[in-house]
Amino acid sequence: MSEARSAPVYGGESLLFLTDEQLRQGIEAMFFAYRGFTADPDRILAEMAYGRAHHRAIHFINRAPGTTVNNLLSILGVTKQSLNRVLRTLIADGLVESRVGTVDKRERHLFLTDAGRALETKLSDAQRARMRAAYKDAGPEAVAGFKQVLEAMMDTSMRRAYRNLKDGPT
Amino acid sequence: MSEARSAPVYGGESLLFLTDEQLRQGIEAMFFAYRGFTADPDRILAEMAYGRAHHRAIHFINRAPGTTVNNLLSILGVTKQSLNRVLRTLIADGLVESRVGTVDKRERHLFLTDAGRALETKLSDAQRARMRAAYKDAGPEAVAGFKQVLEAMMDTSMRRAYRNLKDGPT
DNA sequence: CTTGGAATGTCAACAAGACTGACATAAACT
DNA sequence: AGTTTATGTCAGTCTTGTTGACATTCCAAG
Repeated sequence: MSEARSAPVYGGESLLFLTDEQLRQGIEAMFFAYRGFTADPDRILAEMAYGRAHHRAIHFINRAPGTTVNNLLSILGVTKQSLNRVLRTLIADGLVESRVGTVDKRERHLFLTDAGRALETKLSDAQRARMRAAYKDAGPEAVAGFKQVLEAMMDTSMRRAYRNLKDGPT
Repeated sequence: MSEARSAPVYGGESLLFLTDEQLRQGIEAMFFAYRGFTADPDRILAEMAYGRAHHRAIHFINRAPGTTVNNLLSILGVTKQSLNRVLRTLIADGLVESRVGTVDKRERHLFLTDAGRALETKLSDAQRARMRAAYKDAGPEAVAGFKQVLEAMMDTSMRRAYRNLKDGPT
């Protein structure tokens, strides 16, 4: 389990970056950074009785307009009942529109209204501002490494979802 | 707000990595990766009627044995009522010990019991295993960039807490 | 064509864990 | 002596996750 706990072995390159100490630093960095990552949108959402779940739904509906509830479900990784509650309030508040599918009437296709898009922009502007500052601070090479490690950390199914969003479905 | 949305300006180096598209990828990467990051401990915790909140408390008590409630509070960023509920169950279950301070008797110093340490090891072994795989996959330079960006993403107060844990309080 | 199962989505009820507010106690500081 | 600090507790609310039950629609096997 903890082969890296003992003295690291030197081969072609140093394995010092795999020590438990280095791993623990990464774990704590993820914890603290995620707090910062969500802080700005959270502040905006709190003013309007919404939560992080609403933000996530809005984000991914904006990314893939017309997506179905089921599709969104697999991306967000929550139960359909949980998502449904969030969607219900967003629809009631006129931020999201739900259209019955034309080919399969069981499906609902989701779209942001103008108001929904406005909120999305407000939230993602705040989140991007922090991200941009962090990117700028760290530089392009660090950013490349950042994404590489994050991608390696994902579950396989999530990595697929991530790449689909990134490159578009093949 | 979105100066990077228009065509990037080339100076000494490319600013392509600051486009909104690149930022959005980073945002989504954080989202999906954090899910993976917590997935393994979450599975273990679910078996024993504990949650992520218990994990966080156990982690930081292990990192800084003898820490006070107030100290833990500022690291975790939750209210004392919320933390107290978690600590109460951990103490009742014999995973955490709370000792009245010797110099300042108002303070409670928190320690893991043997059972607490055992659970901590189990949880962090699971989390480290995934982290190690990701590190190995991405390589040492990517890991350096990963940490750099995460650190830049933190709130100032959290960055201080993170560095204190990393290097020890100066 | 009908019927039964699968897929999709909705409603209701409950639990965890966050929050605020109010209050109690003990110890330390001024 | 009076104020501040550290901690704990009770009560109530909110978000967001869960499971269970159910309605609608589609599709395919009989």
